[in-house]
Amino acid sequence: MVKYKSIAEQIRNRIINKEYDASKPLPDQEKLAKEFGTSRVTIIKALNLLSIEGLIYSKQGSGTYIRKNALQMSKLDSRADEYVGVTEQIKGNGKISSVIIAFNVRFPNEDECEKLMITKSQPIYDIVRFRLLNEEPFLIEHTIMPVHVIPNITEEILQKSIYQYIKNDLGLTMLGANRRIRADQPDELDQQYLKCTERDPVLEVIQVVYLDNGVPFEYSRTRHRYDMGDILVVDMKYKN
Amino acid sequence: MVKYKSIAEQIRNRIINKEYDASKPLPDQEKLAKEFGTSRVTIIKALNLLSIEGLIYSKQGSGTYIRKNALQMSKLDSRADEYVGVTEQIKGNGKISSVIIAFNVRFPNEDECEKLMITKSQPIYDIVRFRLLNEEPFLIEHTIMPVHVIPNITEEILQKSIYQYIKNDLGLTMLGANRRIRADQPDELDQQYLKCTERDPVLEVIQVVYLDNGVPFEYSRTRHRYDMGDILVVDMKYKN
DNA sequence: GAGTGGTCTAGACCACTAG
DNA sequence: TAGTGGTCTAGACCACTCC
Repeated sequence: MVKYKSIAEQIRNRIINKEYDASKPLPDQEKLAKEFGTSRVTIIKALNLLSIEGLIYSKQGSGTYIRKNALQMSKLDSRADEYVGVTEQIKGNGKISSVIIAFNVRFPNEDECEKLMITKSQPIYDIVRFRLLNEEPFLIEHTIMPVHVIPNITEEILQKSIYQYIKNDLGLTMLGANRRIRADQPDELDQQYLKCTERDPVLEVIQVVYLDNGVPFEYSRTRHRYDMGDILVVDMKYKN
Repeated sequence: MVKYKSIAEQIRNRIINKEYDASKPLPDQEKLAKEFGTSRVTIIKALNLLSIEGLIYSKQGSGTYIRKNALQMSKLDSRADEYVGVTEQIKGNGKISSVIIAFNVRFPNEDECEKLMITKSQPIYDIVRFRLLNEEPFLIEHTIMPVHVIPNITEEILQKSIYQYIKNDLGLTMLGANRRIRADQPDELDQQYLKCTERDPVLEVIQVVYLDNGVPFEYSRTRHRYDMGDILVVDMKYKN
């Protein structure tokens, strides 16, 4: 663990445990540097992390302050696996299970080539999964992934989590994603699996997900029941 | 303009103008530091900015590379005013006009106090606007804002942009927002103004927007016609 | 092993806030 | 004017990649 991350973690814990008076600024950077036996630059990097998380904010010439709803915000992280930051209660209780509707390999069309930055001759997986949350219909997910980027996908992996396979078995890490969110009328597949009527909207998320080396590995379209959780987006600027 | 931002800008321009060979890494940090007559740390800060923008990525021990779809990505910014990153074509052509449906001042309820971090005795604006894009029904926006944070709002301001007033006239800057996105069935107001039928879903965004001093100033609920643009979310990790 | 990015230091000066 | 965060330097060592 690098130093600045470890320091950030310690300060984060102090804030969460209310060891700092939230009505006053944190100790200044100089003092923190002395306390942690490090240089000011390292403290700045640590504070930066917390500032990105939305836990604190700095005001030049004044000090570094704890954001009032720091605790609320610190929960709002969204990983791609559960990118739908399904509301907290769901996150806590929920068990997700998957039914594989389709699992094929084929060549990509032009749009897919462009989105995944591959050529027409590079095969892709074409996966459709129906997912349930606590046995209730939750979403339908259409996913394509280049075979050469994410090799050896099996049905067993699809039953669980593709992301865990990518992370734990392939040792790859994700950089992030580009998402496009919209509402739509339900199509036949939606009505069949999500058990919704013609009047029940679906929430659609189309995303391209990238590895940390900049290679896109997933292009997917996910359709949610409108009453099963919403999407949380935290969008904070950062300082450098 | 600080040095590292200026350097980032220059490198960004070179990338966009294809002055660097995208198939090879950028010059290493040492070389860039020498070229720009600065230290390596400053170059790192500049590259960091570009990395956050998604234009480049670094691989330890290897080099700094241009992301292949760099140009695409660099367009995907989302300001809060137009937080609905209405798809590009709309962004380009669109003219937004507003009709004020309601504009009142009242005391907040408990939920509103909590979201805006104010007390029950601090009055708020309560605004409902119907907004059109190129004369077509686009969205309905319910907004509340604390009067003491954003004083002197007038109907004239509401006709244009609240955000421009906040930025230009009040001299305040936004830090960001917390958004919650979902699909919903249309209610009566939606059907009346957005001209949608019972089967046309709406896309709802509930957001709390913050100033850069950490004070929330807006709590709003916006309901969109489902066929008028979607929401773009770029969610990239950054280093440090 | 050579080259490159990641982290860290100690110290300096500047920009801004607030009393 | 004193105190605080923001930027910057020059140099060091480490971690990792790739040959």
